Formats: sequence, C-alpha cells, structure tokens
Amino acid sequence: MVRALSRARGLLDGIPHRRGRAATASSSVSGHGAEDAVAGYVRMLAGGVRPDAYTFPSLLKAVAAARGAGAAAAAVGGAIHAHVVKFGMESNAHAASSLIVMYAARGDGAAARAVLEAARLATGGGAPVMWNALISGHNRSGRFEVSCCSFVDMVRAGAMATAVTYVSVDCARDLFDHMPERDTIAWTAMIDGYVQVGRFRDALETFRYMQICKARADEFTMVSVVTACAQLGALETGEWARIYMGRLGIKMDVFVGNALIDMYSKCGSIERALDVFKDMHNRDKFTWTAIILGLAVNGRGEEAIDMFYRMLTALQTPDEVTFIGVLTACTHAGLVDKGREFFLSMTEAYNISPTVVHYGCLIDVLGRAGKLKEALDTIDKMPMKPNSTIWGTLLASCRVYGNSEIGELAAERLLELDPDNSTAYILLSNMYAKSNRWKDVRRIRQTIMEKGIKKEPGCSMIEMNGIIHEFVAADRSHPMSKEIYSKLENVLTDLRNAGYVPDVTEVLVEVTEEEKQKVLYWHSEKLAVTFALLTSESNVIIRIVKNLRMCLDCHNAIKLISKLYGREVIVRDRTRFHHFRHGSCSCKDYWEAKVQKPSNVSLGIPSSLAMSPVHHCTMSDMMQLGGGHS
DNA sequence: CTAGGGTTAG
Repeated sequence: MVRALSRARGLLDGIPHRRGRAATASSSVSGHGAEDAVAGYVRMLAGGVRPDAYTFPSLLKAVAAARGAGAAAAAVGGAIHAHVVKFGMESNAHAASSLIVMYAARGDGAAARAVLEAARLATGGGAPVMWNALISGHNRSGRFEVSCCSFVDMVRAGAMATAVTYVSVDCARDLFDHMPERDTIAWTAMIDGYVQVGRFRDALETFRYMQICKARADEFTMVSVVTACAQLGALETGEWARIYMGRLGIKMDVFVGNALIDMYSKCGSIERALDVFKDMHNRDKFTWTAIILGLAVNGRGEEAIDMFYRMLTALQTPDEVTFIGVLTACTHAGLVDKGREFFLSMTEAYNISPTVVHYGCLIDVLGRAGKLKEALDTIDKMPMKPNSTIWGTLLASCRVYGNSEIGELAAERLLELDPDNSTAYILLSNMYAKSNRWKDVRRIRQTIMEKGIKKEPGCSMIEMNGIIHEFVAADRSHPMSKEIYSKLENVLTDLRNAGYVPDVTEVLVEVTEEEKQKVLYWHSEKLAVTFALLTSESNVIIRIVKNLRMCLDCHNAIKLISKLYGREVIVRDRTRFHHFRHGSCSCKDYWEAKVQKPSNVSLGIPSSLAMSPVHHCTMSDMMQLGGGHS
C-alpha cells in the first residue's frame, strides 16, 4: 500500500488540471478495503484525474477503517495528508474532518488537533463538524478523557456541534436543546446517545419529539430507534417504525435489516424476524448472527444451528459473537455434544480464542444437561480466571439438579468474587436447608440481615398502544393500580378453581401463610399480565419483558392463565423467552428444579424454616417482610 | 455526489 502511494506521489507532477470525474472515482472507491481505496486513488491519478473535495473523505474513511494502527497504515495516512495539502484541500471541511478522524482514531491526537487548527486558521473559525470529527475520532480509539478535553476546547472556541453526545447524555441534551438548528445527524446522535447508555425510553421520546419538530429521519436514525424498541420489547412501536420507513421511502439497508431482525427476535416475534431475514438480499455476518441468536433464545435451537451451517454455505465468516449465538442454541436445545463440538471448532477451525463469555456458554450447556462434574472440570481448566457469571451459571445448574456438593463450592467462589450476590446467599441457604443443616441456614440468614443484602427489584414492562408501562413487585404507582389489584383477585380465584396451588414453600420468611401468598401474588409479571387482561383485546398476544428470571410460581400461574382465558402470553426474561399457549410453555420447564421438594414436616422441622429450592424472587420477599427483623 | 450520526453478546 505504501509503495502504491509513493508511486502516486510520483504521478503528481504530471497531473493536468482537469476536474469533474473525481466524484465517480471516489464513489467507486468507497465500500472496499483500504488497499482497494488506495489502488483506486492511484488509478485515478494515473488516469490524469485531479482529486477534489469529494475524493479524500471516502479514501480516508477506508484508510481509517483499516485494522490496526501499524506503521504502514500511518505512512499511508500521512501520505494522503500530504496530497490533501498539495491539492490545496486542507481547509476544506470534508477533507479536514476525514483527516482528523483518521489521526484521532489511531491515537495521534496531536496530528488531529493540528489539522483542525490549521483549517480554523485558514477559514477563520472552521466548520463545527471538525470538532465532531475530533471527538468522534478520540472516542473511536477509546480515549474518552481526551475527547472530553476536546469538548471543553470546542465550547471555549464557541463552536456548537453534534458530538456533544459523547460527554454525558444529560449534558448533551442540554446543549442539544440550545442548538440553533438541528439537522438529522444531530437528532440521530442525540437519540443514539440515549440508546448507548441504556435510556431507551428517552430515545423513543426524543424520536417522537423529532416527529413533532417535523425533522426528517433517515436510515441512521431508524437503526437507533429500532434498537431502542428491541431493548424495550416494544413491538408496536418497532412495527410502526418499519411502516414509517416504507412510507417515507427510507431505504432499508443492511443495518436497518439487521436491527429489525434483532428487534423482532427480542420481541418474541421470531416469524417476523425470519420474514425480514428472507427479504434481505445483502446479508452480512451481523445478519446471520442476529437470526441465529434470535432463533436460539426463542427456543428454536435446531433451526439456529441450521442457520449457522447456511451461513457457512453463504461464505460468511462467523465471529466470536456468532459463536455465542450457536452455543446459546445448544444450551436451549439441550445439545451437549454439539455444544462441545462447536466450542472446540472455534479455535480449531476459525482461529477464535474463546473468551470468558464463551466458557460461560459452555458451562451452561454442560450444566443444563446435568453434567456438573464436567462443568466444574472445565472451569478448572479454563485459561483465564473464572468470573462471577461462570460460578453463577454453575450454581444455577446445581440448583436444578440438586447437587449441593458442587453447588456449595460454586456459591462460595461466587461470594468471594461478588460478596453481595443475593442469589448466592439464597441458593446456599437453600442447599443447607435441603441437607438439614439448619445451623448453617441460620448463619446465612444472619449474614444477609447484617450485611443488608438486597436483591435487584423485579421489574416487568409491557407496551400498550405505544406506551410502555412498568411494574415492580407490589407496585402501587400505576394509575390503574386499584383496578389491577382487584382484577388480580378475580384472576387468582379463577386459577384456584382450576387447580392452581400457590407455591408458598418458596417464601423464606417467618410470616403467616396469608402474607406469604400476598408476596407471591404481587410479583411484577403477575401485575403486568393482569394489566394486559384488563386493557387489551382478547385476540392480542400479551408480551412482557422482565429484568430478572421468571419465578416458578409465576411460570405456573401464567401457564394456567393462557389456558383459562385462551390468551397467548410471551415473557422475555433475563435469559430466554417463555411462549405460553394452551397451558404450556415453550421452555418445556427445562430450567425448573429437577429435584423433589424436601419433606421438612416429617423431620419435625419448624414450619418457619420450611424451605425448598428457591428462585430469584425470594430475596425481596424476605427483605420486604422483614423476617422478624425490621 | 463527500465529512460528523447506525447493526450482533455480556
């Protein structure tokens, strides 16, 4: 590449002052690698075409995107910079911005800044986009402190630009609101800023405000909007966004397609994800990875693996994320041999070193199949230090299979790494209870109380007519709270008449039977389902997104609700989808405990200590009711 | 016609 450039330099002198065809040359260059771009540029010069303002941005973009910041790449960048100067383009905002991004992205902040200052001097201020370029370039090289400094400099220089999003979203919003005019890029940067920090509802709200302001969205904007919908499980809004794009003639490029596949998958609408997938003629590795993951978490592991083979046939190279999808598919489909096989093939066939996340997937595959010893051996042989997720995964499997020996070890390791992990305490005390080690049970409970360990509160979201409603356990803040609780009473009566028995043994605290039941009844997903029963048509699928894993009692209750009221309910929890229909669930109850409940009564254990395998919901129950401690 | 804003996991 460097040689090509030096050849280009040699050609410079012979260039006639002919213009006009440069744009064609530069557009033919974009979309290819740096090598192709430079080769195209050289061809252009050789053909006697003089580069213009349109030439350098795409050329530099290709060079900046080239992997690594090796000496060769640096030399090429420097040479192109020389060309920019030579052709008198250094104060052109487009060319200068491209140079700035290239230098900053490679970590050469001084060079980037020099380009900016030169352009400012030459033009008496310079275009604000150059500041965007500077900050964006710093961010690309991960030097966020430097980008913050640049931001301060920008403000001092009196420039107002769109890159403000990178400072802090709230600060950015303040600046955004004060911008004299906002173009599509500014709106998109703001919306995506919210998406990046996980404030998806703010992202959608800003998009709605964008509509009110009659600003035009483009495909970039829509990717961020659809991504927000995906995270929120907001299918109605996501669907609306797709129709909106059609109506406005926003082109559906591969980014939009990928975002849509992900959105439909994360909303439990895998059929529509597949529709989008089939309609896409340009598929990249993201497309395949998205559909593989979508199929995997929606309980269609075999099809996910078929897709992986199709991906190879389509000559797309899987990356480390693809393998997370493939391994997740194996977990959810219970395919142990395949899982091991794929894991090994990563290094052997694709030269991808498994990360701790991949090991987590493998532990999950083995654990869910009950191969706990093998899972433990795998952890021992891992080339990196196991993190808390690894031990947590193993612990969860130990709960399912009632293996207290390995479970105890996993819990201890987990607590070493994450001393306030509520799940570990609950499962540990539960395992002690199961082996009648009541002294240890009391010790754990004491620790929980003393340390004031708290569980992340359970929270369920549901979209109704484009509005997202949020419920936490025992929530009374919803405007329809009164109706919801009264409807819940009716639903529970129906359920009991149909044979539902509340699983109160999961409540750990010393309270009356009545109180135990209440705790159980007020779990956030029950509130959300009840709300949906109250407010939606009977033919509408109820879709709920939960932040934690579903609890066993809610799982039972919703199974029965789907049968009794003839409603389809889809719950996306932390790890998978539950599609409830006609009284059964797509997860095939795979994650439920595969052990018998302990027979505490016959052992003469006081009922206040009666325990059984517990789940995520119990800690808040415990704290909420005080356990005689409050 | 170009620069600054976009997709997959945890």
